[in-house]
Amino acid sequence: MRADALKNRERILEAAETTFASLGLSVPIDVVAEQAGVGVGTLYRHFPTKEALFEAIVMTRLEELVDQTKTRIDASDPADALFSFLRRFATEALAKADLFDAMNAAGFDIKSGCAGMIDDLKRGIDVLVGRAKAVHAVRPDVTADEVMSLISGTCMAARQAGLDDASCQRMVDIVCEGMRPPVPR
Amino acid sequence: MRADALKNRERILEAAETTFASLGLSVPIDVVAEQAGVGVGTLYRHFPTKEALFEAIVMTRLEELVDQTKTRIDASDPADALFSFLRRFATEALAKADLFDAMNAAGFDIKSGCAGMIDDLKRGIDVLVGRAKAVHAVRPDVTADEVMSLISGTCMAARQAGLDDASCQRMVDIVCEGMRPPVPR
DNA sequence: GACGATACGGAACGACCGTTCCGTTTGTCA
DNA sequence: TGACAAACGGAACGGTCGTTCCGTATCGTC
Repeated sequence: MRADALKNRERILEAAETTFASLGLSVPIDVVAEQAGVGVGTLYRHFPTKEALFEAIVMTRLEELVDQTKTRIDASDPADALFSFLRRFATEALAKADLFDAMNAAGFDIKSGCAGMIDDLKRGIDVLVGRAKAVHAVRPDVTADEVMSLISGTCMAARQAGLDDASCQRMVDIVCEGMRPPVPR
Repeated sequence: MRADALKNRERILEAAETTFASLGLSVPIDVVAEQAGVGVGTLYRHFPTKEALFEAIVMTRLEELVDQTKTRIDASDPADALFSFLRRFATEALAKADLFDAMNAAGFDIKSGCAGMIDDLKRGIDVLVGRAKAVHAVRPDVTADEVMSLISGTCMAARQAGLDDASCQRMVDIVCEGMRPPVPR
Protein backbone atom coordinates (compact mmCIF):
# COMPACT_ATOMS: atom_id res chain seq x y z
CA MET A 1 0.00 0.00 0.00
CA ARG A 2 1.34 3.39 -1.00
CA ALA A 3 2.26 5.81 1.77
CA ASP A 4 -0.18 8.35 0.40
CA ALA A 5 -3.00 5.83 0.44
CA LEU A 6 -2.27 4.83 3.99
CA LYS A 7 -2.45 8.41 5.19
CA ASN A 8 -5.75 8.93 3.40
CA ARG A 9 -7.17 5.81 4.94
CA GLU A 10 -6.31 7.17 8.37
CA ARG A 11 -7.86 10.50 7.60
CA ILE A 12 -11.04 8.88 6.34
CA LEU A 13 -11.38 6.78 9.47
CA GLU A 14 -10.76 9.80 11.63
CA ALA A 15 -13.31 11.92 9.79
CA ALA A 16 -15.83 9.10 9.81
CA GLU A 17 -15.47 8.64 13.53
CA THR A 18 -16.25 12.23 14.43
CA THR A 19 -18.88 12.70 11.74
CA PHE A 20 -20.78 9.49 12.45
CA ALA A 21 -20.52 10.26 16.15
CA SER A 22 -22.32 13.56 15.83
CA LEU A 23 -24.64 12.97 12.87
CA GLY A 24 -25.03 9.21 12.81
CA LEU A 25 -25.38 6.96 9.82
CA SER A 26 -27.58 9.46 8.03
CA VAL A 27 -24.74 11.81 7.23
CA PRO A 28 -24.05 11.89 3.48
CA ILE A 29 -20.85 10.19 2.47
CA ASP A 30 -19.69 13.36 0.74
CA VAL A 31 -19.54 15.09 4.09
CA VAL A 32 -17.23 12.44 5.46
CA ALA A 33 -15.05 12.70 2.39
CA GLU A 34 -14.89 16.48 2.61
CA GLN A 35 -14.12 16.34 6.32
CA ALA A 36 -11.28 13.99 5.49
CA GLY A 37 -10.04 16.30 2.76
CA VAL A 38 -10.51 13.57 0.20
CA GLY A 39 -12.67 12.92 -2.84
CA VAL A 40 -15.53 10.44 -2.70
CA GLY A 41 -13.75 8.23 -5.19
CA THR A 42 -10.85 7.88 -2.82
CA LEU A 43 -13.15 7.02 0.03
CA TYR A 44 -14.73 4.28 -2.04
CA ARG A 45 -11.40 2.79 -2.95
CA HIS A 46 -10.69 2.26 0.75
CA PHE A 47 -14.15 1.14 1.76
CA PRO A 48 -16.33 -0.65 -0.77
CA THR A 49 -19.52 0.82 0.64
CA LYS A 50 -20.81 3.30 3.15
CA GLU A 51 -21.96 0.42 5.28
CA ALA A 52 -18.44 -1.01 5.37
CA LEU A 53 -16.97 2.26 6.62
CA PHE A 54 -19.72 2.55 9.17
CA GLU A 55 -19.08 -0.96 10.41
CA ALA A 56 -15.39 -0.25 10.75
CA ILE A 57 -16.19 2.62 13.10
CA VAL A 58 -18.91 0.92 15.07
CA MET A 59 -17.09 -2.36 15.52
CA THR A 60 -14.27 -0.72 17.46
CA ARG A 61 -16.81 1.09 19.62
CA LEU A 62 -18.66 -2.11 20.37
CA GLU A 63 -15.42 -3.90 21.03
CA GLU A 64 -14.50 -1.32 23.65
CA LEU A 65 -17.82 -1.86 25.35
CA VAL A 66 -17.37 -5.61 25.32
CA ASP A 67 -13.98 -5.09 26.93
CA GLN A 68 -15.65 -2.98 29.57
CA THR A 69 -17.89 -5.88 30.50
CA LYS A 70 -14.92 -8.22 30.70
CA THR A 71 -12.91 -6.05 33.04
CA ARG A 72 -15.87 -6.04 35.40
CA ILE A 73 -16.48 -9.76 35.49
CA ASP A 74 -14.45 -10.30 38.61
CA ALA A 75 -15.47 -7.15 40.44
CA SER A 76 -16.03 -7.63 44.11
CA ASP A 77 -19.29 -5.71 43.98
CA PRO A 78 -21.46 -7.23 41.22
CA ALA A 79 -24.15 -4.57 41.59
CA ASP A 80 -21.67 -1.78 41.09
CA ALA A 81 -20.07 -3.72 38.25
CA LEU A 82 -23.34 -3.85 36.36
CA PHE A 83 -24.52 -0.36 37.13
CA SER A 84 -21.20 1.31 36.50
CA PHE A 85 -21.01 -0.46 33.17
CA LEU A 86 -24.47 0.75 32.25
CA ARG A 87 -23.49 4.30 33.12
CA ARG A 88 -20.43 3.95 30.98
CA PHE A 89 -22.51 2.49 28.19
CA ALA A 90 -24.88 5.44 28.42
CA THR A 91 -22.12 8.01 28.27
CA GLU A 92 -20.65 6.31 25.25
CA ALA A 93 -23.97 5.95 23.47
CA LEU A 94 -24.98 9.52 24.17
CA ALA A 95 -21.79 10.83 22.63
CA LYS A 96 -21.78 8.46 19.64
CA ALA A 97 -24.87 8.65 17.50
CA ASP A 98 -23.67 5.80 15.34
CA LEU A 99 -24.02 3.34 18.18
CA PHE A 100 -27.79 3.82 18.09
CA ASP A 101 -27.96 3.46 14.37
CA ALA A 102 -25.97 0.28 14.63
CA MET A 103 -28.19 -1.25 17.28
CA ASN A 104 -31.35 -0.09 15.59
CA ALA A 105 -30.07 -1.13 12.20
CA ALA A 106 -31.68 2.12 11.19
CA GLY A 107 -31.63 2.43 7.46
CA PHE A 108 -30.09 -0.69 6.09
CA ASP A 109 -28.68 -4.00 7.12
CA ILE A 110 -25.86 -3.27 9.50
CA LYS A 111 -26.57 -6.33 11.51
CA SER A 112 -24.68 -8.54 9.10
CA GLY A 113 -21.35 -7.20 10.24
CA CYS A 114 -22.05 -6.14 13.79
CA ALA A 115 -24.38 -8.92 14.81
CA GLY A 116 -21.58 -10.96 16.25
CA MET A 117 -20.19 -8.09 18.25
CA ILE A 118 -23.61 -7.08 19.50
CA ASP A 119 -24.16 -10.66 20.60
CA ASP A 120 -20.84 -10.57 22.41
CA LEU A 121 -21.95 -7.41 24.15
CA LYS A 122 -25.22 -9.01 25.09
CA ARG A 123 -23.39 -12.00 26.50
CA GLY A 124 -21.14 -9.72 28.50
CA ILE A 125 -24.10 -7.90 29.95
CA ASP A 126 -25.78 -11.21 30.64
CA VAL A 127 -22.85 -12.26 32.81
CA LEU A 128 -22.92 -9.02 34.76
CA VAL A 129 -26.67 -9.31 35.20
CA GLY A 130 -26.33 -12.89 36.36
CA ARG A 131 -23.76 -11.98 38.95
CA ALA A 132 -25.86 -9.08 40.15
CA LYS A 133 -28.83 -11.37 40.50
CA ALA A 134 -26.76 -13.80 42.51
CA VAL A 135 -26.28 -11.18 45.20
CA HIS A 136 -29.91 -10.04 44.96
CA ALA A 137 -28.91 -6.67 43.56
CA VAL A 138 -31.32 -6.92 40.65
CA ARG A 139 -34.67 -8.59 40.23
CA PRO A 140 -34.39 -12.24 39.26
CA ASP A 141 -36.72 -11.82 36.31
CA VAL A 142 -34.94 -9.17 34.28
CA THR A 143 -33.08 -10.30 31.18
CA ALA A 144 -29.95 -8.97 29.53
CA ASP A 145 -32.06 -8.04 26.52
CA GLU A 146 -34.33 -5.96 28.69
CA VAL A 147 -31.41 -4.24 30.32
CA MET A 148 -29.88 -3.39 26.98
CA SER A 149 -33.16 -2.12 25.61
CA LEU A 150 -33.87 -0.05 28.69
CA ILE A 151 -30.52 1.65 28.69
CA SER A 152 -30.27 2.23 24.98
CA GLY A 153 -33.84 3.50 24.92
CA THR A 154 -33.08 5.89 27.73
CA CYS A 155 -30.04 7.19 25.91
CA MET A 156 -31.93 7.53 22.69
CA ALA A 157 -34.52 9.66 24.39
CA ALA A 158 -31.85 11.71 26.12
CA ARG A 159 -30.04 12.25 22.87
CA GLN A 160 -32.94 13.68 21.00
CA ALA A 161 -34.11 15.71 23.91
CA GLY A 162 -30.68 17.27 23.67
CA LEU A 163 -29.84 16.40 27.26
CA ASP A 164 -26.33 16.46 28.58
CA ASP A 165 -24.48 13.55 30.05
CA ALA A 166 -25.42 14.40 33.63
CA SER A 167 -29.15 14.39 32.86
CA CYS A 168 -28.78 11.14 30.99
CA GLN A 169 -26.98 9.60 33.94
CA ARG A 170 -29.83 10.64 36.19
CA MET A 171 -32.28 8.79 34.00
CA VAL A 172 -30.02 5.77 33.85
CA ASP A 173 -29.91 5.79 37.63
CA ILE A 174 -33.69 5.78 37.75
CA VAL A 175 -33.77 2.78 35.45
CA CYS A 176 -31.13 0.99 37.51
CA GLU A 177 -33.12 1.68 40.62
CA GLY A 178 -36.11 0.07 38.92
CA MET A 179 -34.13 -3.05 38.20
CA ARG A 180 -33.43 -3.69 41.87
CA PRO A 181 -35.58 -6.26 43.62
CA PRO A 182 -38.83 -4.74 44.85
CA VAL A 183 -39.04 -4.08 48.53
CA PRO A 184 -42.27 -4.21 50.54
CA ARG A 185 -43.66 -0.72 51.03
CA MET B 1 -66.80 20.47 -1.21
CA ARG B 2 -67.86 17.86 -3.70
CA ALA B 3 -69.14 14.54 -2.31
CA ASP B 4 -66.44 12.68 -4.21
CA ALA B 5 -63.73 14.85 -2.72
CA LEU B 6 -65.02 14.37 0.78
CA LYS B 7 -64.96 10.60 0.46
CA ASN B 8 -61.42 10.70 -0.85
CA ARG B 9 -60.32 12.88 2.02
CA GLU B 10 -61.68 10.30 4.43
CA ARG B 11 -59.94 7.48 2.65
CA ILE B 12 -56.66 9.35 2.66
CA LEU B 13 -56.85 9.99 6.38
CA GLU B 14 -57.76 6.39 7.02
CA ALA B 15 -54.88 5.09 4.91
CA ALA B 16 -52.46 7.57 6.45
CA GLU B 17 -53.42 6.51 9.94
CA THR B 18 -52.71 2.83 9.42
CA THR B 19 -49.67 3.38 7.23
CA PHE B 20 -48.01 5.94 9.45
CA ALA B 21 -48.82 3.76 12.43
CA SER B 22 -46.90 0.81 11.09
CA LEU B 23 -44.16 2.45 9.03
CA GLY B 24 -43.86 5.89 10.56
CA LEU B 25 -43.09 9.14 8.81
CA SER B 26 -40.56 7.48 6.56
CA VAL B 27 -43.18 5.76 4.44
CA PRO B 28 -43.26 7.20 0.90
CA ILE B 29 -46.29 9.31 0.16
CA ASP B 30 -47.08 7.14 -2.85
CA VAL B 31 -47.73 4.22 -0.54
CA VAL B 32 -50.29 6.19 1.41
CA ALA B 33 -51.96 7.27 -1.82
CA GLU B 34 -52.05 3.74 -3.16
CA GLN B 35 -53.41 2.40 0.11
CA ALA B 36 -56.14 5.01 -0.13
CA GLY B 37 -56.86 4.02 -3.72
CA VAL B 38 -56.06 7.53 -4.87
CA GLY B 39 -53.44 9.25 -7.03
CA VAL B 40 -50.72 11.35 -5.46
CA GLY B 41 -52.15 14.44 -7.10
CA THR B 42 -55.41 13.94 -5.26
CA LEU B 43 -53.61 13.49 -1.99
CA TYR B 44 -51.78 16.75 -2.51
CA ARG B 45 -54.98 18.63 -3.24
CA HIS B 46 -56.27 17.67 0.19
CA PHE B 47 -53.04 18.14 2.09
CA PRO B 48 -50.52 20.70 0.89
CA THR B 49 -47.56 18.67 2.05
CA LYS B 50 -46.63 15.34 3.54
CA GLU B 51 -45.93 17.07 6.80
CA ALA B 52 -49.44 18.49 6.90
CA LEU B 53 -51.00 15.05 6.49
CA PHE B 54 -48.69 13.66 9.11
CA GLU B 55 -49.61 16.39 11.54
CA ALA B 56 -53.30 15.76 11.00
CA ILE B 57 -52.81 12.16 12.08
CA VAL B 58 -50.48 12.80 14.97
CA MET B 59 -52.44 15.69 16.41
CA THR B 60 -55.47 13.52 17.06
CA ARG B 61 -53.27 10.90 18.66
CA LEU B 62 -51.66 13.45 20.93
CA GLU B 63 -55.03 14.92 21.74
CA GLU B 64 -56.27 11.55 22.91
CA LEU B 65 -53.28 11.23 25.19
CA VAL B 66 -53.82 14.70 26.60
CA ASP B 67 -57.42 13.68 27.31
CA GLN B 68 -56.13 10.63 29.09
CA THR B 69 -54.15 12.80 31.47
CA LYS B 70 -57.17 14.96 32.13
CA THR B 71 -59.48 12.11 33.06
CA ARG B 72 -56.92 11.02 35.63
CA ILE B 73 -56.45 14.37 37.32
CA ASP B 74 -58.99 13.68 40.02
CA ALA B 75 -58.18 10.02 40.55
CA SER B 76 -58.21 8.94 44.15
CA ASP B 77 -54.90 7.13 43.75
CA PRO B 78 -52.37 9.55 42.21
CA ALA B 79 -49.71 6.90 41.90
CA ASP B 80 -51.97 4.64 39.92
CA ALA B 81 -53.17 7.60 37.90
CA LEU B 82 -49.63 8.37 36.77
CA PHE B 83 -48.47 4.83 36.25
CA SER B 84 -51.60 3.67 34.47
CA PHE B 85 -51.32 6.65 32.17
CA LEU B 86 -47.73 5.79 31.40
CA ARG B 87 -48.70 2.23 30.61
CA ARG B 88 -51.41 3.53 28.32
CA PHE B 89 -48.95 5.92 26.72
CA ALA B 90 -46.57 3.05 26.11
CA THR B 91 -49.18 0.87 24.50
CA GLU B 92 -50.22 3.70 22.25
CA ALA B 93 -46.67 4.61 21.31
CA LEU B 94 -45.66 1.04 20.66
CA ALA B 95 -48.53 0.58 18.24
CA LYS B 96 -48.16 3.94 16.49
CA ALA B 97 -44.75 4.53 14.97
CA ASP B 98 -45.71 8.05 13.98
CA LEU B 99 -45.86 9.14 17.60
CA PHE B 100 -42.13 8.61 17.91
CA ASP B 101 -41.36 10.41 14.73
CA ALA B 102 -43.46 13.30 15.94
CA MET B 103 -41.76 13.54 19.29
CA ASN B 104 -38.34 13.04 17.81
CA ALA B 105 -39.08 15.41 14.96
CA ALA B 106 -37.23 12.78 12.99
CA GLY B 107 -36.63 14.00 9.51
CA PHE B 108 -38.05 17.48 9.26
CA ASP B 109 -39.70 20.13 11.31
CA ILE B 110 -42.84 18.60 12.70
CA LYS B 111 -42.53 20.55 15.88
CA SER B 112 -44.08 23.63 14.32
CA GLY B 113 -47.53 22.10 14.28
CA CYS B 114 -47.37 19.66 17.15
CA ALA B 115 -45.33 21.69 19.57
CA GLY B 116 -48.39 23.10 21.28
CA MET B 117 -49.99 19.72 21.68
CA ILE B 118 -46.79 18.15 22.95
CA ASP B 119 -46.54 20.95 25.48
CA ASP B 120 -50.10 20.25 26.55
CA LEU B 121 -49.18 16.63 27.01
CA LYS B 122 -46.15 17.59 29.01
CA ARG B 123 -48.25 19.82 31.22
CA GLY B 124 -50.75 17.01 31.74
CA ILE B 125 -48.00 14.65 32.76
CA ASP B 126 -46.56 17.31 34.99
CA VAL B 127 -49.81 17.52 36.92
CA LEU B 128 -49.97 13.76 37.37
CA VAL B 129 -46.35 13.70 38.47
CA GLY B 130 -46.98 16.53 40.92
CA ARG B 131 -49.89 14.74 42.49
CA ALA B 132 -47.92 11.51 42.71
CA LYS B 133 -45.12 13.36 44.42
CA ALA B 134 -47.55 14.83 46.90
CA VAL B 135 -48.36 11.37 48.19
CA HIS B 136 -44.71 10.30 48.06
CA ALA B 137 -45.37 7.82 45.27
CA VAL B 138 -42.54 9.14 43.16
CA ARG B 139 -39.21 10.73 43.98
CA PRO B 140 -39.48 14.45 44.54
CA ASP B 141 -36.70 15.19 42.09
CA VAL B 142 -38.03 13.65 38.90
CA THR B 143 -39.40 16.00 36.26
CA ALA B 144 -42.18 15.58 33.73
CA ASP B 145 -39.59 15.86 30.99
CA GLU B 146 -37.63 13.02 32.45
CA VAL B 147 -40.73 10.89 32.77
CA MET B 148 -41.67 11.50 29.18
CA SER B 149 -38.18 10.79 27.95
CA LEU B 150 -37.91 7.63 30.00
CA ILE B 151 -41.16 6.19 28.78
CA SER B 152 -40.81 7.17 25.16
CA GLY B 153 -37.24 5.92 25.17
CA THR B 154 -38.34 2.63 26.59
CA CYS B 155 -41.02 2.27 23.95
CA MET B 156 -38.62 3.22 21.21
CA ALA B 157 -36.27 0.48 22.29
CA ALA B 158 -39.11 -1.99 22.60
CA ARG B 159 -40.38 -1.10 19.16
CA GLN B 160 -37.18 -1.74 17.35
CA ALA B 161 -36.40 -4.81 19.35
CA GLY B 162 -39.71 -6.04 17.95
CA LEU B 163 -41.13 -6.68 21.40
CA ASP B 164 -44.80 -7.15 22.01
CA ASP B 165 -46.96 -5.00 24.23
CA ALA B 166 -46.57 -7.27 27.25
CA SER B 167 -42.77 -7.08 27.15
CA CYS B 168 -42.92 -3.34 26.71
CA GLN B 169 -45.22 -3.06 29.71
CA ARG B 170 -42.74 -5.03 31.76
CA MET B 171 -40.03 -2.54 30.93
CA VAL B 172 -42.33 0.35 31.68
CA ASP B 173 -43.04 -1.21 35.05
CA ILE B 174 -39.33 -1.36 35.75
CA VAL B 175 -39.00 2.31 34.92
CA CYS B 176 -41.98 3.21 37.06
CA GLU B 177 -40.47 1.24 39.90
CA GLY B 178 -37.32 3.28 39.52
CA MET B 179 -39.27 6.50 39.82
CA ARG B 180 -40.54 5.63 43.27
CA PRO B 181 -38.78 7.19 46.23
CA PRO B 182 -35.73 5.18 47.23
CA VAL B 183 -36.09 3.08 50.33
CA PRO B 184 -33.24 2.31 52.70
CA ARG B 185 -31.82 -1.11 52.00
C1' DG C 1 -78.73 16.41 -21.15
C1' DA C 2 -75.32 19.85 -21.42
C1' DC C 3 -72.12 22.91 -19.52
C1' DG C 4 -68.84 24.77 -16.26
C1' DA C 5 -66.42 24.20 -12.28
C1' DT C 6 -64.23 21.02 -9.42
C1' DA C 7 -61.44 17.12 -8.70
C1' DC C 8 -58.74 13.25 -10.40
C1' DG C 9 -54.54 10.41 -11.94
C1' DG C 10 -50.09 9.78 -12.79
C1' DA C 11 -46.24 11.21 -15.67
C1' DA C 12 -42.62 14.40 -15.11
C1' DC C 13 -39.53 17.49 -12.38
C1' DG C 14 -35.97 18.51 -9.14
C1' DA C 15 -33.30 17.53 -5.14
C1' DC C 16 -30.67 14.25 -2.60
C1' DC C 17 -27.53 10.48 -2.08
C1' DG C 18 -24.90 6.18 -2.73
C1' DT C 19 -21.97 4.50 -6.09
C1' DT C 20 -19.20 4.23 -10.42
C1' DC C 21 -16.05 5.69 -13.95
C1' DC C 22 -12.33 7.72 -16.06
C1' DG C 23 -8.98 11.36 -17.13
C1' DT C 24 -5.33 13.17 -14.32
C1' DT C 25 -1.93 13.20 -10.69
C1' DT C 26 1.47 11.14 -7.69
C1' DG C 27 4.41 7.86 -5.45
C1' DT C 28 7.87 4.33 -6.18
C1' DC C 29 11.50 1.85 -8.15
C1' DA C 30 15.00 0.99 -11.54
C1' DT D 1 15.00 10.95 -14.18
C1' DG D 2 11.73 8.41 -16.56
C1' DA D 3 8.11 5.27 -16.71
C1' DC D 4 4.47 2.53 -14.87
C1' DA D 5 1.37 1.13 -11.56
C1' DA D 6 -1.30 2.86 -7.95
C1' DA D 7 -4.23 6.29 -6.23
C1' DC D 8 -6.82 10.52 -6.67
C1' DG D 9 -10.84 13.81 -7.56
C1' DG D 10 -15.10 14.85 -8.80
C1' DA D 11 -18.40 14.77 -12.59
C1' DA D 12 -21.93 11.69 -13.90
C1' DC D 13 -25.29 7.81 -13.19
C1' DG D 14 -29.29 5.60 -11.24
C1' DG D 15 -32.64 5.21 -7.80
C1' DT D 16 -35.73 7.25 -4.40
C1' DC D 17 -39.03 10.52 -2.94
C1' DG D 18 -41.57 14.90 -2.30
C1' DT D 19 -44.01 17.90 -5.15
C1' DT D 20 -46.08 20.00 -9.41
C1' DC D 21 -48.62 20.17 -13.65
C1' DC D 22 -51.93 19.37 -16.91
C1' DG D 23 -54.96 16.60 -19.81
C1' DT D 24 -58.98 13.98 -18.53
C1' DA D 25 -62.96 12.51 -15.86
C1' DT D 26 -66.72 13.52 -12.78
C1' DC D 27 -70.05 16.03 -10.05
C1' DG D 28 -73.70 19.37 -9.57
C1' DT D 29 -76.69 22.64 -11.51
C1' DC D 30 -79.94 24.72 -15.02
